[in-house]
Amino acid sequence: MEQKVTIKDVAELAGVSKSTVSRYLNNGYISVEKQEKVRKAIEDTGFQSNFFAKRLKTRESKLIGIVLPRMDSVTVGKLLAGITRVLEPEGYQSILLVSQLSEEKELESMQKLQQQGVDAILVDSVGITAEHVRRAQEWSLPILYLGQQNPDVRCLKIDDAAAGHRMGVYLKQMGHKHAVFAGVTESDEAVGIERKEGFIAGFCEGRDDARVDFVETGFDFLSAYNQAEEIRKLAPTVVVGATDNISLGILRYFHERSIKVPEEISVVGFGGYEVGAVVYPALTTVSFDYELMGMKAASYLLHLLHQDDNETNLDMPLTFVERESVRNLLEDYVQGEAVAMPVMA
Amino acid sequence: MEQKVTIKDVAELAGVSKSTVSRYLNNGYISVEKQEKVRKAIEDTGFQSNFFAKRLKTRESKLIGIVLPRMDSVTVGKLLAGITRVLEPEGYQSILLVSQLSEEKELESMQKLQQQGVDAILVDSVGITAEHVRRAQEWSLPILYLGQQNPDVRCLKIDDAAAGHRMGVYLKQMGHKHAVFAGVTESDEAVGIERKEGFIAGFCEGRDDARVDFVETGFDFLSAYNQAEEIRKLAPTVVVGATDNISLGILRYFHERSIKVPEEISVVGFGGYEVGAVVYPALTTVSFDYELMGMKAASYLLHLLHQDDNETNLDMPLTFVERESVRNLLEDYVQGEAVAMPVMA
DNA sequence: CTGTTAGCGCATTCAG
DNA sequence: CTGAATGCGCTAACAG
Repeated sequence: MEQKVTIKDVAELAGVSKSTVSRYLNNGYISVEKQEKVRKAIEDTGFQSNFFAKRLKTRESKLIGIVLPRMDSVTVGKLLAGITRVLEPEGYQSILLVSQLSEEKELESMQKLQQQGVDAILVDSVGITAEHVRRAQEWSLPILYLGQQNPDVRCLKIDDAAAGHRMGVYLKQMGHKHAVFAGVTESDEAVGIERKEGFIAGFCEGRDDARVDFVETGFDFLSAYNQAEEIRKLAPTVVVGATDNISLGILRYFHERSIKVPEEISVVGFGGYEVGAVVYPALTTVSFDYELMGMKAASYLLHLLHQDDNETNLDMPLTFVERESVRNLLEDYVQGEAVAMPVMA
Repeated sequence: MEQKVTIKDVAELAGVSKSTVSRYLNNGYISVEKQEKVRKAIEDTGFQSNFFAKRLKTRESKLIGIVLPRMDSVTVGKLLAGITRVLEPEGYQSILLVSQLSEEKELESMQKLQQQGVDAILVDSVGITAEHVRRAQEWSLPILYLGQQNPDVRCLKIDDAAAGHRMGVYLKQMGHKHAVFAGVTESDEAVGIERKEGFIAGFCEGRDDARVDFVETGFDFLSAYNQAEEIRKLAPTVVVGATDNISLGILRYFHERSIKVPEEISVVGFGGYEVGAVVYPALTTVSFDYELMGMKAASYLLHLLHQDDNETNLDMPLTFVERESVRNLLEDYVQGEAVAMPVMA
């Protein structure tokens, strides 16, 4: 509705041709005098170039499409923060679509974005299907997947197996022999399978007396809380939540039953959310840097856009965060109840 | 790069004119036979209409610009979820920009979006300045502000004063007389001033023996945690965190010092984050439904877009969530230490 | 109901 | 260095 002043108006006011104005706008050659005239005309008219007309010509939108599984999670927030942080300075903006954890909606969203003329697509995928692969090839625009792994498409992912392994080894070193892995559906390859398998490998390797039971929960506190009873019945020395949220729900359950953590049972998680540090006992966890992941993803996309597909460093570092929720079974003493160690820093 | 097949190609293949194809695409009149021909031609060519060309004509982008103060917060996630939930079914998509809590960047972002041709702008503002007002008037596109209040622009906001008041009254009823309000900078009008003033009003009204001290913190756990020492020195019977995060940080501090909540001191917050239910004691709080807020904001915007500026119901309901972190000073008994009441539901 | 004719606003040849 | 001319792909009158 607004957009009345066009390049033509500016040209007339400045007493030059439209092309001259266009050149002024696009770093073309233009004499100093006219340069000034045009500058002033633009200022006077309050001219703003029409986005669509420009894009129609240049075939470049400076728009990156992002498909997210859900919005209401800290993880996703961090990720977006990272992405934005590198995209924005480059003049790119993001269009956001939410797949609601559905593969179908995910594909649909990608379709929409592609149709919309975005320059590239970033998908925090819930699962890479054959169709995903097909599209990635068919469409000529760069597509980058996060969260899941697949050899046939470009992807960037936390090493869930390594994270699980690391935790497994740690708990083994702390003398634990019987763990319950409170995990999510196996349809989530990364979290549901790799993380778990990695854990089992780390926890069991090199010994025969280790045991890992599995209990399935959802991704949220509540569903974990509701499964806690079943977990407790298995009487492990440690509960491994596939995500920090799961562990938090379990911690709450134990608290309500006055079961002391870590004295009676240990609990660990994955994710490294800040809240893990404020609950008590503070949660020992493997921390992922989602913001960094977002930044790397965005950088990679930028590279692809500039044609240089040389692999940048795509390693996603993991940090082991040892806090208060694990008991060392190999030491004689039992940690004091209300641990007074500040862990907020 | 891709986009080779245009409406023209389809027209040729179907043996009709471009306009006919265009009509087919836009619900114009077209005979059944040609309809079928065109349908097939589109399918064969895999035609997709060019977004930019279309927008250039129609002057409608179906894009809503959203400016957010930050991304890494649960609040914002919920809000976005709500917005998306109503925008998406209507065929609108969102472009996201982050202001990083800076007024300047906020204005800048709005400018970019407007230039980009979005149909409307939604701003979760950090503070509405004169410049904001000016632009809202100058640009003809609908702009809706969230989070802050201003008589001269359209806005949608939680009633922070009411929320604060509600909490104040509750604590008064529980027999508390000395509170410390752990709040944020007053440059945040809504949270820094209204919420606090509302609280003070509710807490003090109708009596002379009430006292409220103020301690300033940031928005995050850690800065609250770091101020906790100072708060404790004031020796109140209850600490009122301006947000749940603040309260969580304080709760952690008390835990580390083995100060029993709520037996020795009570703690409350605002926001109603889920984590408030998993910590112990579970946090008593005034809950805001950010997702609902997002939905209302989006609906309102849609109304504006369709010209009917009749006020829809813009009340943002508050919910008082009474959990475990407040001691009733008027009753004789002291609540048991490890409360076994399930509060997760 | 359908084809023809015009632009939307801009970038980009191509001659000057 | 600059202006005139051309068309990106699509929609919207306009006459059939």
